[in-house]
Amino acid sequence: MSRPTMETVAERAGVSRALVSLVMNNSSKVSEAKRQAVLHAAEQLGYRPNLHARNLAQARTKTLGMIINDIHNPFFAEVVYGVEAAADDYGFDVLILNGGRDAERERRAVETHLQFQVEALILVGPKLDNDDIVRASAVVPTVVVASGRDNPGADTITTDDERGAALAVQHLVQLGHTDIVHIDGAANISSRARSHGYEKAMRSLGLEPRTLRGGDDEADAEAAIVHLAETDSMPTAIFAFNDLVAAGALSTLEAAGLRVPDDVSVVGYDNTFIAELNHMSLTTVNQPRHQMGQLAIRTVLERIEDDRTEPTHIDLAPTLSVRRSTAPPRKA
Amino acid sequence: MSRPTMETVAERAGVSRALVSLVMNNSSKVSEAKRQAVLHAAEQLGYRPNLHARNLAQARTKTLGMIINDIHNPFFAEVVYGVEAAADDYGFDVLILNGGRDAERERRAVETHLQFQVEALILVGPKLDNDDIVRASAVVPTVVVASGRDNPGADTITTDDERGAALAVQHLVQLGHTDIVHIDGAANISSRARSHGYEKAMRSLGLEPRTLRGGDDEADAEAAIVHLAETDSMPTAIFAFNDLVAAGALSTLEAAGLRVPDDVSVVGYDNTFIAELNHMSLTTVNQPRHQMGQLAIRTVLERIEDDRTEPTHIDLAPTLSVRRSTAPPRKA
DNA sequence: CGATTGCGTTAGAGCGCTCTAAATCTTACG
DNA sequence: CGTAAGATTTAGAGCGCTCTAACGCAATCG
Repeated sequence: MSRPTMETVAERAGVSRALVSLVMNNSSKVSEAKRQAVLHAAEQLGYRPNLHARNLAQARTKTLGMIINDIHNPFFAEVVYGVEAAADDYGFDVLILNGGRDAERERRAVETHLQFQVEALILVGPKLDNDDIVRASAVVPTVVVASGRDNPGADTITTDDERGAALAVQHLVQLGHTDIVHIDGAANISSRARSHGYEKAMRSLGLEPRTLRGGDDEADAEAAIVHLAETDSMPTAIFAFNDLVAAGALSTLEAAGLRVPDDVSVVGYDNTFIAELNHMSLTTVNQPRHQMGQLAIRTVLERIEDDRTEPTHIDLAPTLSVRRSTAPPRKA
Repeated sequence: MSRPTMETVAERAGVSRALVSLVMNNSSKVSEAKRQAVLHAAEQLGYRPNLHARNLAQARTKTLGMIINDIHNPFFAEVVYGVEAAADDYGFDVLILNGGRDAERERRAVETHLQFQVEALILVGPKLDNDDIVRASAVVPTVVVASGRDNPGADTITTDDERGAALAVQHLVQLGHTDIVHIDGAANISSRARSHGYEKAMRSLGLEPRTLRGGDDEADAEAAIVHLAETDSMPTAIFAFNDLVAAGALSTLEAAGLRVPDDVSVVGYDNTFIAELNHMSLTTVNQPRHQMGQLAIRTVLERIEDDRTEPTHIDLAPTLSVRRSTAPPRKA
């Protein structure tokens, strides 16, 4: 009834348990004859090694724990692919747990991972506060991906949000815009850096920044746009905190009878799935998410294998994906 | 250096290892004094039970393995939330592995899960063929979510695609449409049922079905729409295989100078994230994804706990989410 | 031809935990 | 005060695997 063990296979193949173990880990010092016998017996019995037993005996798991802020969000999915690809190269399994946009759930997920004896923790856009992160990284190497670099407790992989904002501004200015409004991310973690980058870039180009309070979804954009329309202070271009806010801007502008990009240009941030849709076709700031995932693994493995101890903070350069939501301003 | 074990905690608290075990499983037959002593010692040492050891000793893991077709796809995310919520209720952990839209990767993921001794497998939209699924379910209870019901080997949770298609047709007909074209899903798993439902519904309403070959992304829609435009046979309404195809239809129609819904109404399928975006605002067929996830867990637990043995096939009723991409046809 | 080498194989301890059966300690009662 | 019943606690085996040390055996060598 219950699953076959090494013992069972050994008996069947007429060898010792240890020999079966060697075969399973394809050791080179096993005669071809016995190897075949063992493999054959294993096959017949449908034998499958018990990872728990192995992990216990080896005192290591070759497993990494990843926690994703929100499995809904396609932004993170790309990071996951990067992580998986790199982990695969190094022969590690990656266990994924969903944070569900909730710090408490993330905390439980960390706990679960630790109990599973993962060798490192990869936190993608965590909601956790710095204390929690420091606590986790005291137990196991921990890297934070895409979540500001104010997490001194752990290694971090980020992109330079200030620079990303500057890219957006420069693009719009090159097209000829001078009246550019920013709808910010309110309390969101990267909001500060993006607003700051926007303001700095504007000033350095001799333009007056104008920042409105936004948020992280469509409704947040709506309020801001309605305000601009009502106060008759519509700019020729809008730089939104992220793609979803940009999408909200698109539909609200349209509802107000304004055309994008003819009347108003719109730039998003993150280059998510929605920016790519032809019907949206958003110009947006791109973060090298796949690469971020790969670097996360590499960073964490340096700690495991080469036992590095000084913290690493990698800050990558974003790029701009130009699409059809931006164009030169209508001539005055 | 290495992590504290039960032995360590026991020593520190001046009790036996067994007693620590009882406390950790909060058994009722432990005196309050000792319980406190143990908890305190554990706290101080930063003790964390080793799940591998526990699983090995208990010969069960209270862990379920889930494989998601593609972590990019927000359609599946909702199912994940349903699964997690239900699993949580029953005290099971859920390990997620990403299939990456690739049968081979899924096969490896199944293997990994089995080696982790998961007590059941939840396959969400698997690419695996029926043989693989049968093979897996011979080892461990397996449920397939959202992937046609031609998987006799395992339990399945699906929605009735034929009925969903009929809902779309009925809605359009009620609005007054009679010329309704379907862009199908080509080789996609649910394509057959949806097309069939469309055709049946059309005929039963005395209308002539017209099905074009599509696919599962924006580009696939484009070809079909261009064909309709070129042959001057543009209908007043289009029912697309899924939301992404509908999105492609939207942008291609627009590029052809046609307005949605004024000139052409568009209906999607799946009620994904993109259908909800204000700028798209797609009328679409909704599958109760959260509920599907919950039912998956319940189904699988019935096998584990109540050892049910006859296969279950649950087929849920879809609903229609009406948004702004559909309207009565322009009067002729 | 006995000693040495090296390859292939195996015995057996141990990983950290649970669980059963037995030991110990209390408390209650005649 | 002795003892049975009940409440706590513990010893020790065992979960399936890896790993070290040692073993048997054939080939090699002086």
